[in-house]
Amino acid sequence: MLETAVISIDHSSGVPLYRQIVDQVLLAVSTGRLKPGSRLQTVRQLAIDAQINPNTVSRAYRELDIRGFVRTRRGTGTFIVGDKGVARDEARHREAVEQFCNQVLADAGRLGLSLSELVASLQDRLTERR
Amino acid sequence: MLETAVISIDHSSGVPLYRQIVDQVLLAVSTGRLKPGSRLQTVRQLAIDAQINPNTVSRAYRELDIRGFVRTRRGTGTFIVGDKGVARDEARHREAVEQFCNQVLADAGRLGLSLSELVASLQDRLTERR
Amino acid sequence: MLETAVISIDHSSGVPLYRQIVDQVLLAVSTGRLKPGSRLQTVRQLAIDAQINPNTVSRAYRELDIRGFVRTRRGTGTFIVGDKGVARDEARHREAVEQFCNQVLADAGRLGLSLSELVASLQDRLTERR
Amino acid sequence: MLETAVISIDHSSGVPLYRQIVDQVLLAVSTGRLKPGSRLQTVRQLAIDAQINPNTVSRAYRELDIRGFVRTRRGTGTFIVGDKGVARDEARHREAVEQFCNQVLADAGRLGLSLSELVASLQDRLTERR
DNA sequence: GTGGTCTAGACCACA
DNA sequence: GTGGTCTAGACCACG
Repeated sequence: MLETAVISIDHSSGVPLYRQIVDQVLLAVSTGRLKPGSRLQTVRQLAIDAQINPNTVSRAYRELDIRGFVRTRRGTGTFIVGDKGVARDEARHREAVEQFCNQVLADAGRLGLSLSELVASLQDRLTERR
Repeated sequence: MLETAVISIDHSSGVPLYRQIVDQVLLAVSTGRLKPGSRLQTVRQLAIDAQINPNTVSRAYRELDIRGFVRTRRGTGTFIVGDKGVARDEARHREAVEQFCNQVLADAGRLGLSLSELVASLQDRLTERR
Repeated sequence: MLETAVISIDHSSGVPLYRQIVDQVLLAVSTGRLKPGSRLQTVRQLAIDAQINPNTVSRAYRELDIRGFVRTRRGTGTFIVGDKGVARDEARHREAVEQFCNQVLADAGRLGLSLSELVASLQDRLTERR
Repeated sequence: MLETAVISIDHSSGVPLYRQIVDQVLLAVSTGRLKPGSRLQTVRQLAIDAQINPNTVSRAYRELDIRGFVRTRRGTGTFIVGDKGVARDEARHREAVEQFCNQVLADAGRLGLSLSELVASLQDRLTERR
């Protein structure tokens, strides 16, 4: 599998920071990358890593807590909850992949790439990054 | 080449609408899809097509104007400017493709896809869309 | 030196409000009245002072941001950027004064004033304002 | 008296073109520069001189006609009307000069000029232009 | 017909 | 508290 940090913030994308955090945690849960019981980065640590204000991280975690995906225990940390989203895992994931692929194809089209050119470029990038 | 409209808006991505327009115009310029002198859609038409408020389109065009990529003539329309980025076309495009590929790989990683799985999914989507 | 507020809006001049703001900020920068790092009035405060809509102020600040003269930080404020125009300060200022004088002479000509009449009138105004 | 063209358009000032024309004609009338019976430039000629669309000139002349300052005779030209504004000439002119001086003092203040510096600069410009 | 300016006001994101 | 985004709609300027 392709390796990436669990949460990485893109400051220039225009997507609200807290939303990037929420989305990426949900994604990591749905793909099994974060399993029930897993501990999230602390608010402060993520704030430092991502160069953002701790309040923003905190708000994202709170939203995840309210929606029931994580549970925050004061003095201990924030943990993935077990019972949520396990059943709909498969469907969700498939849907996420579909949507992602649509987006990729649209963007590639704008860049003037055919599918084979896209694949070639991706392989190049992958080689470079190693 | 993969076919897409020059500008298409995703209302659910979290990326500001005006920013999507700006980015896509810049992309179209860098790939030569919009050439110097090309006329952009009128403010009102794009607003209708994209289901957004004309002010929002206007704001995007204004930013492009300030940044020097287009020139707006009242009563006439908005046009791609000639001298910007023409020389660096090739380099720009390569850079845009690289950045795009990095983004795709990162996102695919978060979705738990290997490169071959990604490619398979993309082909599926392409077939579906036909 | 003659005293004036950094930004003052003339509602009856026909010059777009946001443009008056942009021009006056640029002027204040070029004359060193606003120095790198200086904070502009908040959007809301200037809107109140100038009796205009906050959106209009915001639009002016955004243009200055795009053009690179200020940097806006959400939740913090809008600040003059350091690297722009610092070196060419002297030349810029001289140029601004020249252009301004040309304008004054042209307008005075249309008003049928000779230079000495103009100077006399200016002195009168200055006395009145005290 | 300082010499200037009767009507000169500033494309970069942001002031509506038709308004610049109207204002300058009114000014020329109030200062006696355009006397009753004087013929204005033709629509086409002014359009060419000022690099603007004839429609715009036409609209300005029409406004002046409606307000009673000029009379347009098809096939002949546009002429200053006699009876208007003769009486209020003096008061109007004084008011215009006052407002102009206030504007000049405010702008000079922003440029960091004292009155004597301003006068010196104006004299410099005048010498240059000769 | 084209785009431009401004307002009013709702709601969001970040420090 | 700061600024940002978007909408709705009125009215203007220019070709």
